[in-house]
Amino acid sequence: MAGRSRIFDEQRVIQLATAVFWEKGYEATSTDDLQAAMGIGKGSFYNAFPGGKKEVFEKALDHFNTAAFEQLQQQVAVSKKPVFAILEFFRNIASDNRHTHMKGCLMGNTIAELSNVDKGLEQKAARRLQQMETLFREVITAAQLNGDLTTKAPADLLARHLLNLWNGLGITRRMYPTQAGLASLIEMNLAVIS
Amino acid sequence: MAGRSRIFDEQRVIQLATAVFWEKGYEATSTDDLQAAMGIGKGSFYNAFPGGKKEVFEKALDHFNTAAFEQLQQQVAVSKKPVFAILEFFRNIASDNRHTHMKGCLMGNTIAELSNVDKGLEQKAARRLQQMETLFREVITAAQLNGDLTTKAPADLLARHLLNLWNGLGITRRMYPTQAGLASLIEMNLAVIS
DNA sequence: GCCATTGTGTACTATTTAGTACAAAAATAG
DNA sequence: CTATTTTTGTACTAAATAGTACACAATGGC
Repeated sequence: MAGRSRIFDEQRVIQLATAVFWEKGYEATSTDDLQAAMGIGKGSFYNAFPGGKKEVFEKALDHFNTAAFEQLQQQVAVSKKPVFAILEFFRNIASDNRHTHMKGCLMGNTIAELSNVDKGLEQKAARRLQQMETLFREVITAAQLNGDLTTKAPADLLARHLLNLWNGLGITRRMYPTQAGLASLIEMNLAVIS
Repeated sequence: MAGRSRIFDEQRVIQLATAVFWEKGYEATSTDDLQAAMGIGKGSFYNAFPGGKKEVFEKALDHFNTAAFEQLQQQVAVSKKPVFAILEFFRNIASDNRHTHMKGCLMGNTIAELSNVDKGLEQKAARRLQQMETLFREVITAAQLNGDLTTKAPADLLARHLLNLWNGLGITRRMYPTQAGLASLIEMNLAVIS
């Protein structure tokens, strides 16, 4: 296993690429944009990612994670009342800064842009959102059993509702990228889960 | 005012172009795609639309209208209880066919794809959605006054909720493009308006 | 009918972008 | 140390795409 070793860390440059994709979308991002953001040249780029832009984007979708969502998973794992962690997760969206609002959700953006252009990429994004929905469903189910939630509506439906709230906010927050424009909207939608 | 007359109808070819943009998005659509769909050559294309793809897209956004939304406006105008027309509008979404689901909302798609790429186009799309929100708000306000709606929540907030429901469905319906996956979700969200 | 004017098709140019080729650089196993 | 392997930078090629130039076609006013 001789040979020169990589000058860059793959996970790190994927994250740098992710930032560009999240900001500009898939089609508007060129391979040159990626190489510049990653800080590597064509040689390294195609050597490490023979599939070019598409392969980098697939890895970006696969490894994508935000601090907010990691904190949610963390809280769900340790909290006595994990549903409240979900409510907090949504409430916190309203106080994100303008720049964060304007990027929306990378997975939602991908579905919006590519659903009739690249089925594979769309489905990868959809699966990530479904993982989120599954987390919601499991937590809601448990909360209904232990009495933290009193609503009788099926957990599937409530989870689907939170997914749809998330998807909607990915667009609505860009139309109204302020705390005032979003907080009461989020509160009203969380009231459905009660 | 002499000179050869147009071989095509401008409104008609804009509609043909709109179908391509709605299906593939802005960046993935080439000027050749547009010319092919519109059935005109480069000469006519750049003569009629000197701004190229961007000008065509602007006109597509400006003139965009779906049968469903036109019917909503029509019903709102003539109905004794216009709020119910809005509820119907949302309920009908669930029974759209798969192909319709998979296109989502052209305005939402545009915001998702272009919010950090072309501010002008994003804002044009946002304004169209705000027109829809305004319609919701006006109808809800009237319904609260005449007693068709009993909820005390502010009309602004309820309208914002419907906008956000619409924005969410633009993504969620592509993850679950079936009647079963959407009907109860929509019903649950309409129950907030009651 | 004639001519000024506008529209159309085609050939062409320019530019951007993706991707390849390959020689030099660097690293490690032995 | 050195032979081998892998990475890297750069120069290059190929292809897609946007846009222009312009000759010719069609139209309507006079």
